Amino acid sequence: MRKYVLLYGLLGGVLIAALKFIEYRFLVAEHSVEIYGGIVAAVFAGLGIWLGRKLTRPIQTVVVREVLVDAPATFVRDEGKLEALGMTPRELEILELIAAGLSNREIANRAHVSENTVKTHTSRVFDKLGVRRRTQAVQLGKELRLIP
Amino acid sequence: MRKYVLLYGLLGGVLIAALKFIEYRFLVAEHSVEIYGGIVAAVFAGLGIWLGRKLTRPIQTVVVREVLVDAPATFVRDEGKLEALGMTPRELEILELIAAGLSNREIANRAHVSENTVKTHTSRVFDKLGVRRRTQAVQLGKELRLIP
DNA sequence: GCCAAAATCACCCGTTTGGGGGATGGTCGG
DNA sequence: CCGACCATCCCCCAAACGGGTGATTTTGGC
Repeated sequence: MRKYVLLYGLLGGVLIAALKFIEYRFLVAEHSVEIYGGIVAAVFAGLGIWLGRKLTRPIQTVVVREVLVDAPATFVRDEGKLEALGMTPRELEILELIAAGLSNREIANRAHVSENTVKTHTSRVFDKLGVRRRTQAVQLGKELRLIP
Repeated sequence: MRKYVLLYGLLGGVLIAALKFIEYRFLVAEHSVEIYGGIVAAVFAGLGIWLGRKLTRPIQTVVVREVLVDAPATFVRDEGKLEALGMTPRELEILELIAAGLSNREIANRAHVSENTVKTHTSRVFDKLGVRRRTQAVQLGKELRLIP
């Protein structure tokens, strides 16, 4: 900021000096004051424009362009629906294993329970989800955000 | 910043008024040209500054903001994998219906073919996917982006 | 027009799944 | 302590599913 002001003054001085020491005498003859004033006016108007642009920081309009970015597929279980359906932890666990494509036998092995137990759980899950097949259960479970 | 410009103009006006209305004509008599030039310079500089501000078109800064958006469910089928697996259109269709939780009978009705045909298709799908159960087929199908 | 791939259908047989029922033990809150 | 809830297990039976094999018809490309 300060340097612009100094520059401004300097240029003004130079201009005045130039006017004084060069063609001053010829021009001054007839319309000296008008011409002098005109030149000064023009030069300082230009300077002012320049200064005005320099001194004022540009008016900045911030245009926010929103770019849609795929969310990192963050799975959050809908505990509310779980509650509403009365789904127990064990049942949810079995539903997940069903969704993983395991058979009742495989689920039994993995969960360290008997196949009959798994069948009981799956039956309850189907009841609570209101479905009749495991593929339906998986589909609905994902829709309801019970399982990823 | 704007208030400085206004102050500037105001002071200029006050100065001119002071020069005009008080008895400084004596001084003016001697250094008339310089003072006239100075006044003109000041006024036009002010004008220039004002003009400069007006002329400066607002700069638009584009701020790109990334907004996380729930996955827009943009499903694009992996045709490459379909090709690689030798999956036929009909088989893919049946896989989709399986994923929808339909039984073979329901699929048969919807696709207007016999249940046996559906079974044949599902068998082939299972072969090509290397799975043995429909839940596995659904799971793998989604993983491989064959179905939504 | 022929060939290959795809789609269609059928039958048999074994496995898996799903729908009933019933039973026992554990935990927790009123 | 009792009842509600959960988890566990059992049996039976029917339906659905999956594997194997074979066959016919459609369809698309050369």
